Amino acid sequence: MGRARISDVAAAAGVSVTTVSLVLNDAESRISEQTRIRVRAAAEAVGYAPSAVARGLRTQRTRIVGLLSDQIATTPFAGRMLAGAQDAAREHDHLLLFIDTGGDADIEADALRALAAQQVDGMIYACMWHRAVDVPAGLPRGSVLLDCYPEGGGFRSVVPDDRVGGAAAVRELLAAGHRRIAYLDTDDPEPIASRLRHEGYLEALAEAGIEADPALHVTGETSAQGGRAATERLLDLPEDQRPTGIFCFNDRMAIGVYAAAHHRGLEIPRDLSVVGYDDQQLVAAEMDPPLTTIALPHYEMGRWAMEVALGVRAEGDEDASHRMDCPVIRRDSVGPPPAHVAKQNRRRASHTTEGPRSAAPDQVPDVGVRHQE
Amino acid sequence: MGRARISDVAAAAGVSVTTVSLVLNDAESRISEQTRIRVRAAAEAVGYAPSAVARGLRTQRTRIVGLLSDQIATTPFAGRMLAGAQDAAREHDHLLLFIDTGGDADIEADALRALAAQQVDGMIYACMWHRAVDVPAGLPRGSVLLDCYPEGGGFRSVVPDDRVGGAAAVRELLAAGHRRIAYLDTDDPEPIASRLRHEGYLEALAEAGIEADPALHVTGETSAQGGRAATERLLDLPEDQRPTGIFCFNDRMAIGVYAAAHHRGLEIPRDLSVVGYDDQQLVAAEMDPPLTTIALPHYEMGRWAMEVALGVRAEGDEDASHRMDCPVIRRDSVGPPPAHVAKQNRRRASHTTEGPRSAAPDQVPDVGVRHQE
DNA sequence: TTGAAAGCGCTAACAC
DNA sequence: GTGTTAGCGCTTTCAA
Repeated sequence: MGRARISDVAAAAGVSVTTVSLVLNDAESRISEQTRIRVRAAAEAVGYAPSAVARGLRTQRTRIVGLLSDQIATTPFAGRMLAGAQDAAREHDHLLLFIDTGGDADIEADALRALAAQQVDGMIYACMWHRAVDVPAGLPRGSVLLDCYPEGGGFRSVVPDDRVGGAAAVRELLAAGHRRIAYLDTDDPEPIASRLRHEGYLEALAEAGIEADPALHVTGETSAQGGRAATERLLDLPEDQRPTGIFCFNDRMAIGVYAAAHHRGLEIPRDLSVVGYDDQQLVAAEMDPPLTTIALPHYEMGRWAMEVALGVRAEGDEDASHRMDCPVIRRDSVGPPPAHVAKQNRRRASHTTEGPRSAAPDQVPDVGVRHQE
Repeated sequence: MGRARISDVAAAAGVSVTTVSLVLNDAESRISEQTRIRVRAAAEAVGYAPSAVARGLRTQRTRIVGLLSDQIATTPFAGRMLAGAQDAAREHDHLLLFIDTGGDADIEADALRALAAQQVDGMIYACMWHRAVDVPAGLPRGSVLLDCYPEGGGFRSVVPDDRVGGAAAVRELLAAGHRRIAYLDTDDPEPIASRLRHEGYLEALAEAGIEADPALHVTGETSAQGGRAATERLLDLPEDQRPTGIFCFNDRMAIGVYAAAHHRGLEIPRDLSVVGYDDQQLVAAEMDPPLTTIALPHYEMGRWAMEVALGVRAEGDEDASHRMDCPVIRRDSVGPPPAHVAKQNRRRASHTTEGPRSAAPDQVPDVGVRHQE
């Protein structure tokens, strides 16, 4: 039957296309109610749906925003960013044109051209993980960066507040009474997140009046294996220098901490407390015991980026990164330090002896068996 | 400065817009080489990029395909589908309009309308996991279904070949010498995948002349906990009925198998072999030992769907689902059954002291430490 | 309160 | 070989 055009509706309603347009766009109220009803009925009858293409050409606004990503699509976190951006777009009647460039500069340039050709109303440049980027030439001004920030400034951007997140992780351990807290860091020099979380770690320690022990800052490959190896080194330390709590760069490394601990017959959190980072779905909650960790606000960052791109969220400062909270997800991998350690530390720690673990208001119901013993 | 239009290029080159259009679209070769060069230079000079909107209106082809998904974006597998679809689209100069409906029927209907209004050249309807769907009214004919198939037929679709995948998993165990093989199934009745993998399991056993023991088909919640609980039941079986190999509905449940095994002091794969399903990224490879599993061909399915939607892959039959191979990912969780079991099925004996690993041709270099002990 | 008509930027049939 | 021109389907100014 072919698409119905506005002229078909006009003919069916016995009015002009102007009237149809006015009615259907709810513009000016100058059209009589009677006519409006007739027009709407006609539109319904002929199954009319306005062509976004024609409208886009006429108005020079497409109600489409482009989302460019460097292999965002292949990480388990990407989905949440996309979902956040997508939801915000939908709420404001916009569509999302998604292009993953796989990090290839040529593809990226082509994608930028294609998006410009589509006359998108806005553009989001997203990264897989928090980092500084050299914004590609051709990224229209007014674009917003997601999970990365522009090396030279000039664009609005949103990133997780890794420093505060790192501090929160460490405070979680401090609150449980730990004094000797290690930071199990990635050995990859690139992630800005690594540096920021470390800053947070130092900050939280300082706040608690604890001097950071360089021996407790260890690094390893960003994987379970890497986490395990680094943990071995930590556990090889003389007993009085050994950490009672470990803050890990991410959940994968925390998996390695669990492994190393079990290997030595240590139980979590009885003998060792651990806090991860990322709240990796289908992983952190399934560990045994479920891992206390810091969540990356991917969904919220996606929303933020879209809202700013759409202009529905005022964000005056073009040059500052918006830092977004990383919430603590309390599960069961943090408890008080072992009693003998607490004593040995001359009871400087002021933890309660009351509960087996720190206050965990939003703790998930726990059947007590998880994937490790 | 505003966008350059085709007339600007024409003026700059001193030719008509027709000529510009012809040259830039590489249409007919009737334009002289000299003119072509002049036009291209002019286009370059004024920074001309044709408006896809205007072109779309004129040609009634947008070179955009819509991808509608039910919360595809929030699973760790979704990214690979998206990446496959996206890559195929890019290779054929198409863009991808992505909408995640979160499974909400109203949003879905709106999305369908929006995509139609955009005059997309094709549409893909994607699911998070392999299932049968009631295709929403309004899904244009010619659309293709991804990771699901239409309840009533009428659309092309691509799904993983879970039956063959299940059989492959079991054959992996059979090849290592196992005879008593359990299927650790999900207790969720919906997934068609569960049924198909079970069929594959039965098929592989039959092929090997083994009669399936109903006691070895156990179910549990689709999680590490569920896998662990179900495994306990399996290990509680009298020794001569106990499985030496377990095929799991998915990797998460396999995590539970590891946990239950360790709880009883069993070592994988020395005392128990296990095969998972999904090849969940950042999980399967990080287990200790790394998990042998069956991969879901998400990327390939995404590509296939896009290629069919674009018509670059002929797929005559509108009513048959295309089943796509699920490759075996060999890692280290499969070995021969314990010697005493192989020799004699009813012998209470201590484990072999050596515990040789199975031949694992493409085994990853293994430092021997993973996240469990 | 309604309608006529001028484009938005492009492609392509047709004319030269 | 190259140019003129008529739309694609819509919004919106201006006139009635």
